[in-house]
Amino acid sequence: MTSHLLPIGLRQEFYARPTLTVARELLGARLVRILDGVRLAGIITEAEAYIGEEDLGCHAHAGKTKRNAVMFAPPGHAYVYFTYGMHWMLNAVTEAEGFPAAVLIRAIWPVEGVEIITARRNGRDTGGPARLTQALGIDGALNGVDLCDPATGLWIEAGLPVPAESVTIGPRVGLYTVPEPWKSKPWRFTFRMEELWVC
DNA sequence: AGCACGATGCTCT
DNA sequence: GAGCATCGTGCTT
Repeated sequence: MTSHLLPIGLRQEFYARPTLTVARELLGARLVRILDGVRLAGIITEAEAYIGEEDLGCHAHAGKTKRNAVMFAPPGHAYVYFTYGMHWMLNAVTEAEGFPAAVLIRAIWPVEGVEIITARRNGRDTGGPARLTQALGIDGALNGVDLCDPATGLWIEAGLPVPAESVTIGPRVGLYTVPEPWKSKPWRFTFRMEELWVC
């Protein structure tokens, strides 16, 4: 297969929209990672929106810092940060440049390079924001890369259509000390691959 | 199947 | 020095 026939990664315009829209539409999309020259991919099954300095659950709530600077970058860039002393988290930056917002990719269903992914995970699940980055070899070296440039080895492609009735919407995970109303904003989107297949 | 807890290091006050 | 947008283990029901 020649390269011009390969699926094209989602363009910057996809990300340059309201974060809730992007988060919802990333469900079913295909997260692609070229690792050691091998293509690995998974369908995104869970995503959360973090929206601006007003959102007290968002890293940008106290303004721009060294860590969150990429959230202020143009849409379509990867914000990858380190937490809990051992975990990397992958976000896709959204909205206009200068407005800090992003979608946290929280789970994937492996569809390409499944054997490699399974081996990298030691046979364990790939659902979970730190699990998928470990599965796909995503770490701080990818912070700030352009998801619309295939040369980075990390991008998102169009994938499966996920009907509205399959989507579950609820509060974001892990915001234990974040005050209301931000703690309970229904900005988490999920669906189950198993349910999609039954139809 | 669910809950408690320890691991482990970076970021910002 | 406190607090993490978490995970895996081990123990209890």
